[in-house]
Amino acid sequence: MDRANELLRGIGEKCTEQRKLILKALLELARPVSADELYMYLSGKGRIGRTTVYRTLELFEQKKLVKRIIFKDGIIRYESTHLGHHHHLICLSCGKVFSIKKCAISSLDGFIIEDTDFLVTEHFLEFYGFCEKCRGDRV
Amino acid sequence: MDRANELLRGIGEKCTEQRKLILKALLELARPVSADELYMYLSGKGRIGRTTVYRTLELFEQKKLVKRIIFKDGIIRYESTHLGHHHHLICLSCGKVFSIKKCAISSLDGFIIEDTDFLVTEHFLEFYGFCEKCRGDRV
DNA sequence: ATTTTGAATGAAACTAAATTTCATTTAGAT
DNA sequence: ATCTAAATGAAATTTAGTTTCATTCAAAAT
Repeated sequence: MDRANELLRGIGEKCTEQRKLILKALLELARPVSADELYMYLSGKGRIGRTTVYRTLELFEQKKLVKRIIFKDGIIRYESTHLGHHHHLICLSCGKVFSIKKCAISSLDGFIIEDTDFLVTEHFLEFYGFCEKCRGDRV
Repeated sequence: MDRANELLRGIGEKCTEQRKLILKALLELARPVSADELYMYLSGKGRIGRTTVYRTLELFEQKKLVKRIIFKDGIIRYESTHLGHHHHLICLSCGKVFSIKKCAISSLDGFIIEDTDFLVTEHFLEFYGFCEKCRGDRV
């Protein structure tokens, strides 16, 4: 993977086998994944330890390659920033995570400082409910 | 506290000393608190164990007396539902949590099902940034 | 191409939040 | 006042995440 090499050089960090694996997986998966989930996913694909996964995700977050997200279950997940700003729909039944690109909230960030003197630097919006498949008769 | 007695009877649950203490504390504190934080807070005020705090908050959540919230730090917090639907401003510097009552998002819940067939039952919106005191020169 | 060196890695130990177990206590019905 | 199922709490356990430290490796220097 040369793309990974490029990206890592770009942020002034060493290009190791493990970092390439993690970067590739995050782009492949294209959804929020926990360190442990990623570790399981990668265990077959190469030599990699749990610690490295945790540490690398932390590094990637600092370097803005990934975004840290926490849903109601309290587990820390990471998602590639290449997917752009978006919000999530999390199915309470099957757990599947959907993305919505349109964000009507960004304009709020600006209003808030006028109203409250609180300077918003980022916001998180998650919707919980039931996806098409799990909806059943629910209205 | 008779109010607590009433509330607990209302949900068909036993009115124990511990449950009353927790209920009272949640109303007093009027902000999202973790089980451990609550445990510390209550330790002086009466005989109560960690386990009971955890279990009672879980019960209260099921009975809709409290709402479970998770911020970026991954710690599970609970907040009295008597405070009504609102969103949070969390200061990245001092950690203080502010509430905003106005919610422009609720109308979105309805749009989403039309767009995506996903039935939204609840949403969470948190803003991170810097409060008036911690803002300094930041724009 | 080989050497060098500081950074990266991973196994294992550790920490902290949350959960489970089980003997004891208690609320509230009888 | 007695009885019983539910609630409690101390301690053990689980789980996600972090720290430690000896070993390995990327890439800079030679």
